Amino acid sequence: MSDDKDGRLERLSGMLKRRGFLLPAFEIHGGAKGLYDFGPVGGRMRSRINQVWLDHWLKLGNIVEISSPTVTPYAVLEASGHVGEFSDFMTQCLACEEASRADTLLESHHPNPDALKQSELQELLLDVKPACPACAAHDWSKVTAQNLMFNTTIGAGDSGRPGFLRPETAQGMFTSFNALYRHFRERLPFGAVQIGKGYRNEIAPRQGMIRLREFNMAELEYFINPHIPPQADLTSWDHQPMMLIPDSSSPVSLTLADATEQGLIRHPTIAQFIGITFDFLAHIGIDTTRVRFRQHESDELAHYALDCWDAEIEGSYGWIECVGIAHRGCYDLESHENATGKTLRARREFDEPRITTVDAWTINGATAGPAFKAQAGLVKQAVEALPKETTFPCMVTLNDGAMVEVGNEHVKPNQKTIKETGEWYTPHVVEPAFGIDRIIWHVLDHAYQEVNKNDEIYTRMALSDTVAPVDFAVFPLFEKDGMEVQAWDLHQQLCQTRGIVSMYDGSGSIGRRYARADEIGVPKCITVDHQTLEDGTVTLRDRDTTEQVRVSLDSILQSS
RNA sequence: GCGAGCGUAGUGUAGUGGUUAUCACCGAGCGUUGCCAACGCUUGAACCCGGGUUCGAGUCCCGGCGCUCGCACCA
Repeated sequence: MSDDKDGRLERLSGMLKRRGFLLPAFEIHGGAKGLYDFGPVGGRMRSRINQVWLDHWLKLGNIVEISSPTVTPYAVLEASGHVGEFSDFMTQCLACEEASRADTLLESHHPNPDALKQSELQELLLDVKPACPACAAHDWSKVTAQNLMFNTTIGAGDSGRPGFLRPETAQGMFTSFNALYRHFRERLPFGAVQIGKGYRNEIAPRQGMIRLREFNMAELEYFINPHIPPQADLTSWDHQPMMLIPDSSSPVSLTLADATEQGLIRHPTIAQFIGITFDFLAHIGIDTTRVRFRQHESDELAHYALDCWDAEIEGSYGWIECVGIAHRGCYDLESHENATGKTLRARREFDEPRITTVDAWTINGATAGPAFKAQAGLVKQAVEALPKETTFPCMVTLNDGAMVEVGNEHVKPNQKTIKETGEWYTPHVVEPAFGIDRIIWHVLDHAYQEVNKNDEIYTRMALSDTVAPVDFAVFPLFEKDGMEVQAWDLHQQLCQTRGIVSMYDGSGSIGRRYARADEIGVPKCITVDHQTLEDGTVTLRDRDTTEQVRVSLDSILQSS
């Protein structure tokens, strides 16, 4: 897939390492596959992209930011389905140390061992004691979950309990649902975002930043009421057709409103989030002509998803999935509710109260209780199901099949009016999940420009101002005659301005310093020269045009 | 995980089993220079790790780690 005939990708990777954007982690110890450092330049860029991402979603007005632990108890990820979907259960032969998959060993003893939980596999394994395929012994170690999630133990020794490093941030939002619900005064829709690390013990990390074992992710869980007809304002994208690849049909260029109207996008909130994702990518400098949205085929959908669209970005590795926007239905909240017995629901009020009137029979506890003893509950159920015309005494069939005679003294008329003003329901969730590292890669890839200058390759990172790691580079024309003092002073003042990063560089020729700044994408270079000492003006150079204007020091400090 | 190729300063590289490991860019210092990778001098920096063969290993052999590619895997 990677196409690097002219060596551009190699030169880009080399530059990113040399200039401190991205470096293989722990390199002095031999390195570690799938783990990267953001260096002195890349670290700043990453935090800027995170901030822009946050701002984009907070604009919706009903979004909060939370942060939950990466260390996650076993039970949480079992409830979410990740233990089943993400792990293989391993056991080790105590005689020869050969590791085997527990479910494979038990294949002839269970119709579908793959679907068993860890405890069930453990039990069955102890029960069956299958022979080791390697040495035919029958002693097996405890069953452990292994594979795509990083195992860990929470706590020490015997009191430790199993856990994982999270494979996604989403579960933290689901387990916090009740706190979020109260925070938003019990009104949907609302959402929670989280930016943080996720972990997957990939079998074979590849392609640099594309498949990592520890990665930065940014996710929104947006909770909506499925009983309200979905709507979203898509008009801001009416003049911006998107490249869409719907499930099992060919690519089309359509506005989000049209695609939703035609039913290609199955939910308007998904369409809205596709739009916001597009805007975000554009804002951080992704070339939007190289962005497309692809709908998952039905057999490709994750175990929880009803509909899913990926944002794919084209770069040096081809088209890469960088964002997934999934309609998860009520899957997650229900799963955690089932696992814990805690209620994870929202209340909706009916337009009109629903009034049910009952006019029939019920039991008279004072007499039926002593008469039917343990059966009294079943008798009550049966009697309440009888029509009003019933006359007593009569024979009544209970739910357990028994027949009892119920007398007049055991019953009394049951007349009541039940008024229900609303009901509890499980909200649905729409989740945009961003792979920040993959996005950063493509920002760098799209910004990297090689231009011919005096028959040499001149490198410039045309980074958007919003994500550039350094805002200003300040140079004294020469480090003498007081120019170095003025320049250093300006640099200091810029650094003390909120949100501004400045870099001082006084070594080498002025041209060399411009080149160094261009290579890491500094948008503006400021040069202090002799004239500065006389009239307080400096030259301000634009990275992309290389044009210079002479402006006063004060105007720079005021505008920044 | 399997197979193939590769691993030398920050980057890119040269290197018949035998010097003080080559070259360029790069970084730092000094000087020169009135604004786009300029010049001069000085200087910094490397054989992935561990075993083995050998009088002697960057070079040959084995193992590990890492990188690239293919196959497998990939909510």
